[in-house]
Amino acid sequence: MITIKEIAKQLNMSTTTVSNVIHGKAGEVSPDTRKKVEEFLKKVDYVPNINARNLAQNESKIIGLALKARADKYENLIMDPFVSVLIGGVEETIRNAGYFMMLYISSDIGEIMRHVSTWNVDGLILFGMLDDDGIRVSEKYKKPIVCIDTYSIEGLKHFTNVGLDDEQGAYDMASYLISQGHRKIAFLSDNTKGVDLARLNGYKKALQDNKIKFKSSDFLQIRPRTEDIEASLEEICSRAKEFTAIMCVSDLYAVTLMAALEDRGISVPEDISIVGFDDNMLGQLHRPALTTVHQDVKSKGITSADTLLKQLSGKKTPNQIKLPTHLVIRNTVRNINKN
Amino acid sequence: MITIKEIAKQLNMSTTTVSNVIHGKAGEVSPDTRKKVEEFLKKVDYVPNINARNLAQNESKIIGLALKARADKYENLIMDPFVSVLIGGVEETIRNAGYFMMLYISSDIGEIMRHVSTWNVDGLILFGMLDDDGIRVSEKYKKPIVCIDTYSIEGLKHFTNVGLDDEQGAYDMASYLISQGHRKIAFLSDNTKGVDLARLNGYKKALQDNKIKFKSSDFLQIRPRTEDIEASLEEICSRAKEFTAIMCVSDLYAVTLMAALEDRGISVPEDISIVGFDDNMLGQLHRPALTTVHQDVKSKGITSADTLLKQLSGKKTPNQIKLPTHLVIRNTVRNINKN
DNA sequence: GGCGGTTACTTTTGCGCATAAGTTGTACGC
DNA sequence: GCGTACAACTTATGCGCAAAAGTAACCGCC
Repeated sequence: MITIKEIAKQLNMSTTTVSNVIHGKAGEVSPDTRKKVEEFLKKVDYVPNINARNLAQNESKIIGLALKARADKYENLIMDPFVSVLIGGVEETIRNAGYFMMLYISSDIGEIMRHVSTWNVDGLILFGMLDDDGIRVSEKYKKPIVCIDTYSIEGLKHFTNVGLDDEQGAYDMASYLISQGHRKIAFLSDNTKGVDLARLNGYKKALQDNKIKFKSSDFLQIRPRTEDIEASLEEICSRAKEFTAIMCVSDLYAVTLMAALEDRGISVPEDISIVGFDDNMLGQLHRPALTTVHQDVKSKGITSADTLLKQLSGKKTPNQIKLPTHLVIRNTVRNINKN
Repeated sequence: MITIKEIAKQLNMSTTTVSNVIHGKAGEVSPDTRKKVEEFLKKVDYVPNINARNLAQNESKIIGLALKARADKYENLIMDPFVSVLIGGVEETIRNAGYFMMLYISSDIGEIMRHVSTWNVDGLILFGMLDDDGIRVSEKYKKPIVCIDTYSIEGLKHFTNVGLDDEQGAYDMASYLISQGHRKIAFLSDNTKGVDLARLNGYKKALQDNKIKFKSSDFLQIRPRTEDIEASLEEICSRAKEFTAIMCVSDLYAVTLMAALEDRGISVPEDISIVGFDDNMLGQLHRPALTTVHQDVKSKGITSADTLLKQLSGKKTPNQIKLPTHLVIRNTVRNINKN
């Protein structure tokens, strides 16, 4: 690895001159010298030592992407196919802007923060953080942060959240189910916080607007831990006949549920209609193909990265960015109007 | 961010003493002093500035994970659910060893190498690289490299490849199909290089060992680009009746194919048997559940990282590490013996 | 013809850390 | 009571870079 010093020596000039050429400072170096240096740089294939540069400039050109991984297989965010698409969107965007991405996967927010401090990361994108975590992070960390799909941060100043209009998406889906004649619609999820809550609210609102009463028994809770999943699915399937449709909080759950139903001889959409949310490969490749709410995961990644980049260049960004969704009607919903 | 210098000043001692405590150099600092420093460090929540440390030590504690992303949706490696699992395995392992992971996703190997040089990355894990790329990389890069699923590197010295015993896995699967009475077995893939070639060879070997002749028309080529995929699938489905079984090079293709077959009224496994390779969520959640060859992707990630770590500590590692596979018999193969 | 301004440089400093080299003080052996 | 050994420090140096401060030459101008 050749250094500026060595180049300066070989070219018989000072390191500052070389450095100035590298940084394109016009007017501070004569065209002749510039050309000479540039050619030499190319010849020796010079690459700067980032550690030295960062040390001198007190910046890092690193953006941290922290994924909060949970302990268990089904709970583990990283399992979902869409995570890698999201990562890809972020990486591409920041790389094009001259930044690098450091990836942390951890369930320990404290550990993540230590890394962040050590590396003097310029900014952070947080994904999969639960409510309190995001807030705790903010207290220690004075640099730009963008959260993805974190609802709890409204009102906090130096945050921007990039998410979906989950409530609207769920509202649209529930309305669609109702338009197809469904009245007994369950909502399946594993919790009632954040994104899940927003989707639940959208669903409830659609019921209400159509004068359908929501009962707490309409909420089906799936327990995604490996040791619980089977019992949980059994329980849900045994209650399937109470409903004409189940609205799942994600495609992953929708497809998991459909497999469980099929294993018990319950046909989709003949016996029951199932819908998801996300529109990922799982639902696209399932037969019957899953009716779901589409979100563009890659642009979610890109938007998050763009937003962070904006903050890094000193611009203000809104507290909430809600990306649109749209319905994708495929084949897991039966029209029961003519019954 | 508090520095060693500042700590030393406040504690009224030299930076070297503080540094020695941080590095746990026993015998060079008295227990009293040590304790005093340690308490202070904890109190102020000291984190070292990695740029300064790396600059002083000429190392980076960074491991690069480079994914070669291809241009198109279906071709894009990052789409496959198992990629994020692999990333997770690598990240966890190196983090536990005190390293950090820098992720590059790029189709431009030159760009990746520039990053690698700039950051003075200690080691590299390459995934999804085609044959030549890996070799080109090696010429420029003198540090430890671990390739994942790259077959072309045999014989090259400072490489280790971590992969599967693909040939054996495919051999086992083809043998199983034959044991179920199948004689007209197609092999579906998008290329005949690297991993795909090894799997193809295993399949051919099993045919040969069972005195079944392989014809070149038994190789079904899927063209995964968005603009080709439909036509490609149509073509393959139209030839389905020529075979009793199709062995797909991946679960992704197997599930994609099954969806296409179903759309054309061809039932699996009644009309044709389909098997995959990888054992990911796609096949697990499909109904009928996919018979496939299992690979443990997470341990592939862990093994790759472990191997690199070994190299970093100066140990020799073998040129090839082949992880075992095993058959997972589910419901997409029909036993046609009693016909 | 001395002075401000500009161009094209060079010298110097310091970022935060690790470490080689140097400095005390003290215990111990003979 | 003198040399040696060692423990427990401190001082000084340099990693590669950016940038502030310094220098020297030249040009124009009243």
